[in-house]
Amino acid sequence: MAMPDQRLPRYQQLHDDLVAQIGNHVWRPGEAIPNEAELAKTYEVAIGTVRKAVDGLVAEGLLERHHGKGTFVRRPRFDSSLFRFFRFQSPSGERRVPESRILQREVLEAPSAVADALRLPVATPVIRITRLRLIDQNPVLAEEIWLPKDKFATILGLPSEEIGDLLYPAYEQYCGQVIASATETLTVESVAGAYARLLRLECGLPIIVIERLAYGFDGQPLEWRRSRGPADQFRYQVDIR
Amino acid sequence: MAMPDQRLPRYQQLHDDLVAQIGNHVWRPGEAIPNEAELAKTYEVAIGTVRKAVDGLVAEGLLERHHGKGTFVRRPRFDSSLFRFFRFQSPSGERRVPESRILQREVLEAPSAVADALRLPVATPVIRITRLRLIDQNPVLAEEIWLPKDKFATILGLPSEEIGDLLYPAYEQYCGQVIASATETLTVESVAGAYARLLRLECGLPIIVIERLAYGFDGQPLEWRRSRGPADQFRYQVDIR
DNA sequence: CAGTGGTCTAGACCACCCG
DNA sequence: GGGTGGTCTAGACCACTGG
Repeated sequence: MAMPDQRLPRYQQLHDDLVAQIGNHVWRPGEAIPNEAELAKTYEVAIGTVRKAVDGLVAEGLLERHHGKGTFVRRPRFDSSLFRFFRFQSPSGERRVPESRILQREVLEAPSAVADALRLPVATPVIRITRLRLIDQNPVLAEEIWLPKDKFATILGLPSEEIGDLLYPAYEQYCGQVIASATETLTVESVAGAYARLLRLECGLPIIVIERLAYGFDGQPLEWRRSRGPADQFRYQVDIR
Repeated sequence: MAMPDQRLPRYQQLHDDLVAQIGNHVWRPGEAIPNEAELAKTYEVAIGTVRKAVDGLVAEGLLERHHGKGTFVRRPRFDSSLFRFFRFQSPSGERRVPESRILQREVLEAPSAVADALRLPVATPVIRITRLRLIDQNPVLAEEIWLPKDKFATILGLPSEEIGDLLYPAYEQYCGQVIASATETLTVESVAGAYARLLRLECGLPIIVIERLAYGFDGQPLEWRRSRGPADQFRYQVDIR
């Protein structure tokens, strides 16, 4: 473990050290970390200081406390609780995870817009994934996804069946990268060309465009994606604060 | 002040009591609350317990701590920091608060959809405000806003100039109601009829529809609004987590 | 300088979970 | 019952703010 900055408060040093250990999979998601008394002893701090550090990690969603049982590394869930973005309205109206069809995976030199977003030098190798998402065989979203190659190289060789319908669990499982937060920007455009064909829409019909920049726990951008879907069946819900 | 539930932790009782006092404007936004030692003495708890209660209020955005100065009731700001929703792109691209033109204020019996959203009995008196928002004289948003009459009656008689371009500060100043959180749902429709005229659009052009349900600190719904604007100049940004 | 919040301690006791 | 986290205390010392 790296030498922490002695000028920082001890609870902050402990916090950072625990983040690092969670990131290095010292404890796997779902496992318990040592109990508070033990942490206090090994780090030579009072138990109140341990609690303050753990409080922060719980607030950030890295840990879960369970009274009487222990403190556990949290397994992020992007489909239901965290990312409840889209409500693809099936005929009956319930929310569904769309099927995912990967069309292409390739390695490119980062175009300047992508390099800017991911905070990489221009022409750094990046992975570009194109993907079609469907509900009941009907295309609802066409996506292009950009990832830094050095962190996500293992996703390149993976069979599509291994990846499944959700990318973020795959990032976690196969690349050790956890998405913790994101920023989305929505605009409306008219569809044309390749996207009209993919989404089976007439040229000129309105589509919604969603750009997402997703970050890891350390605040580093990990993924940039742009998704397009027919505007007429679009529904997007957000909670503010 | 009401008798708090003795079964709750003392920091929680203190927390709730401070919420009530802030809600009753015992201290006005921007003012300092008593210092920690004083609170500890008057509530007969240890200073660490006071800190835990205040920690919660800071996390909820009700208070702000300033090291060496004191702890202050926070003045919510909906234009810049909290509600950074719309980026009306002026030619130069900067974000602007659109001008607000109130078209109508009337009292109605709540239609069932509105009563449901605001959790009121059907046919409860509600206020309906219609409003046009413009940038450089161009309409960017047509809004209808529904409020429970019992809480917002004072807004009815207010001159438009007193209300200004933002409603939430007016709710706070004239009705004593503070908006703390909201849920927004976005969809896309084709414009027709009255909205086409208001927004000066041809019938059939796509518009964005934003439904917002806004809540007070106690979680009670206070306002329901539906806003419509031309889709082509629409841009919406959200931070997730 | 005095007053404020920020950190940290060492320990007590309570409430929950599970064998 | 033994182990866990949750609450609470009483106080020390530090760091920032402002007159």
